[in-house]
Order: sequence, then C-alpha cells, then structure tokens
Amino acid sequence: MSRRSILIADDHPLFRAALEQVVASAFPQHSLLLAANVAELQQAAQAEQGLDLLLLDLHMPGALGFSALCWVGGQLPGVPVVMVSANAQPDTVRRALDHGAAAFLSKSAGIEEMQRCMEAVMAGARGLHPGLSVGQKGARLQALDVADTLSSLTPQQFRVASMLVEGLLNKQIAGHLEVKEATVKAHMTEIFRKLGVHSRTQAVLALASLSVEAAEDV
Amino acid sequence: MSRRSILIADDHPLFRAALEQVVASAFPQHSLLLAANVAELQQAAQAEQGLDLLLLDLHMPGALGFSALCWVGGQLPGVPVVMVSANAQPDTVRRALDHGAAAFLSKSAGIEEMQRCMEAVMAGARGLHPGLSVGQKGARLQALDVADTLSSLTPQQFRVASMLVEGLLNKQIAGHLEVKEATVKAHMTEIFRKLGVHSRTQAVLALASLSVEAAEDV
DNA sequence: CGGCATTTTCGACTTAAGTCGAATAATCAA
DNA sequence: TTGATTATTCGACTTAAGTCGAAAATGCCG
Repeated sequence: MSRRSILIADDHPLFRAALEQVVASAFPQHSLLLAANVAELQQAAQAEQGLDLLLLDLHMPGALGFSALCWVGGQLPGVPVVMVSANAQPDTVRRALDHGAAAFLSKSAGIEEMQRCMEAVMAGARGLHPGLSVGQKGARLQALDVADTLSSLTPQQFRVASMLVEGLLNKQIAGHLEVKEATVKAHMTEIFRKLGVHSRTQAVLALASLSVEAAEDV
Repeated sequence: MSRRSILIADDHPLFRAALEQVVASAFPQHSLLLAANVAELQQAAQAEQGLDLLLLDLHMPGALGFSALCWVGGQLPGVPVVMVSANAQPDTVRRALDHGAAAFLSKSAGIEEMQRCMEAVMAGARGLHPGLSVGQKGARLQALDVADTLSSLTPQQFRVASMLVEGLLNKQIAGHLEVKEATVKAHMTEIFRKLGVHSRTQAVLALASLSVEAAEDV
C-alpha cells in the first residue's frame, strides 16, 4: 500500500499552519497536503490517490457554503471529511453532517479534542460533533434546496456563481474566466433557471443563504 | 527597566496559539500574556505595567464592536493596539484606526506581514493597514456596523433597501412606493454610496449579512 | 415669516444585465 | 468510429440598472 496522506483545506495561512501542526503531531506517519482555496483543493484531491482524510474549512475562497463538501462527496467517495468552521451553530453542524461530513469541528475546539476527533474518523467513526448538542431540526429547508441545486451546476457555472456572490460584474467575471461577457450572461441565465429565480439580485439572495456561515466570523 | 510584555487577546484557541508562535519568534525577549475574552483582557492589562503591545481581536466574547478598543484607549493610554480581524472591509479598517488602533491586520495576512507590521508599530508607526490601503475590488463584502449603516439611511431609503433584499426590481419597488422608477434608482445610488459599494449585487450581499447578524445573534 | 439644510422626486443619458437562438467543443455509450 | 447528449461559447437584441444634475417638497431654527 502506498503512503497515505491527509489534505488540509483552509484559507487562513496562520490557521492552516496551526492545523498542520496539530495533524502532524497526531499522525506523523502521514504526508500532508495543503490547499488555500477550492481550486487548489480540487487539484490536490484529484492528483492524490491515497487520501485518508480531508480537513475542510467551511468557508474558503471559491466555495459557496457547503458546495465544496458536496463536490468532495461526489468526486471523492469514501474519503472522510472533517468539517472545520468558526461557526458551530447546531443547524450548521446538522447540515454539514447531512451533506456527508464525517465530523464537524469548531475552530474554538481544543487541540486534544481535534486530535481525538480525527483519530476516531480515521478509525471509521462518522457523525461526530464533539462538544455540540444534536437537536435543532432545521428551519432551513430552502437553503438545503439551494445546496442541492448547486451540485447540479456545471463546473463553469459554479465558477460564475462563485464570482457572482463576490459581487463582481459580468465583465469582471468574463475577464477572470477569459471568455466574452456574452458567455457569462448565458451562464448566468442558466444559473437563474436552476435556482428558480429571475434576476441577479434574487440569485445572490439565494446563494447568500448558503454563505451565511462564511459571514459569521465578521 | 522591567521586563516588557505583549498581550494577545483572541478567543479562538488555535488562532491564539498561532499568533503566540508568530509573536514569540518575532520578539523572543518579550513575555507573552494571553486573554480569551474581554474580562481576561481587562484583568491582564491592569495587572501588567510594562505593556509594549496589544494584539486585539475585533470580535471577542464580551465585546460589542469597537468597545474593547475604546476601553483600552481610555485605560491604557500609550499602549499601541494592533487590531486583528477576519473582516478587512475598508470601512471597518478606517473606523478601527479612527478609534485609536495603531494598525489593522487581516487574519488572512501572511506571517511575515504580521511580524513586519508589529515591528513597525513597536518602533512607533501608526495608522498601518498593510495590503488593505486601496482597491479591495472583489474582496469579501462584510457587514458594516449595523447601527452606523442602517441609521444613516433615510426612511424612504430604508424602504427601498428593504425591498431590495426582497429581490424586487426597481420597477416593482417604484410601484409599491408609488413613485417613478427614476426615483428608486436615485435612492439606490445613494444607498450604494452609504454602504460603500458600487452595484446592486454588492449591496444585496452587504445588507444580507447585516440581517444575518441581526437574526442569528447566538 | 424667511432662509437653510435635508429629503424626495424625476428626466435624460450611459452602462450593465438578461434572453434567445445557434454554433462549436467535449463526453460518453454503443 | 459514430451518433447522441451535454457543456461552453458568443452575437444580436431587449430590458433593467445606474449616474448626473436639478427641481420640488419638507422640516427646522432664528
């Protein structure tokens, strides 16, 4: 069997470094991969075959709420995901677990707690949420629908949607993607159709409901 | 002269630990004090006389906006404060500096950048905001201060903003208010100016995060 | 009452957004 | 390979959004 590895995806340099220390001391025999955004996550995940664990920040550049988690669930079946977030609201935790996360860790958790949780997940445990109560049957069914819709977006549409919630103009999005503005508009129309909305404003509102967690650490 | 010290006030254990590492490597001759909330901050700050620098998280348990910064300014005159926050919105930075912060560091800043900034402040520099001085196009739109932003809107502007976050078109808003569409557009422009944004999309994102803060105050 | 600041209103104009249809490129199963 | 399906691209056109300047309405203070 080849050398196994653990992928850490978090956009804060300091926090990523801190997580790296925690993981390295808990699993010295594993190699560590790092990703600072969704693009790096996708690249690293697809290049690496022997992935044992993924530590995934809930809000990374390029991610819309649980979109990164959904993508991992589809592209990397079998790879357990430990969600890490500053937002440990019960509803957020429940939705993360609903979307296939193996565990949910608050960024305010202690180091030992994180290590225990990761060890348990590596050993096959699922549905962990240390220090957080269960409960809280969701009042956010609409957001769940949007999350499901997101997984139906094509890769390019996903990129367009990501830049949309960054507040960019069609012209700016076209520049980043190196396509014509007309192309972005066409993607936008299709995104609206899939989201069931009829304007950019409504689309932003729908997508923002997924990014609520990202706005938490304001 | 007594041994000088640096106080780190942040409520995230891991991030606090990471900051501790950064500070320790940059200033090995200083002793480090830690605080996880405002109460600890006040206790530590008053007990310590030779405080050279304070690293202060913008959002700590017990703090409301810039209240902790204001308290420090009154109780510890002469102690430079480096504000640390995940929210690097230009307006937040400006107001932090207005309230007497010596510098503003984004949590997404690099380690070297943080060290350079702290060294400069220890040497007497003020008003630093590395990497945040200009531009910020496409940066994350974060909530401005709720009170400041909403209270600066006139009644009619507030109604327009309310319907904006309902996803209505200008034409529909004009119908509800019984004014011409041109009037709504004019209000919209003024709302954008007060929010510090330049498009309807960015305004929706800013206002959505405001209502999130208000609704999800856990 | 008479100035003075703010709010609200709107028209004319420029720019951005959104729709429709269609061509090309990539993917996949037989 | 071939045919079908889906993804991506874009031009032309219509509609919505946004800016600028300014007029009218409102409120307030002496």
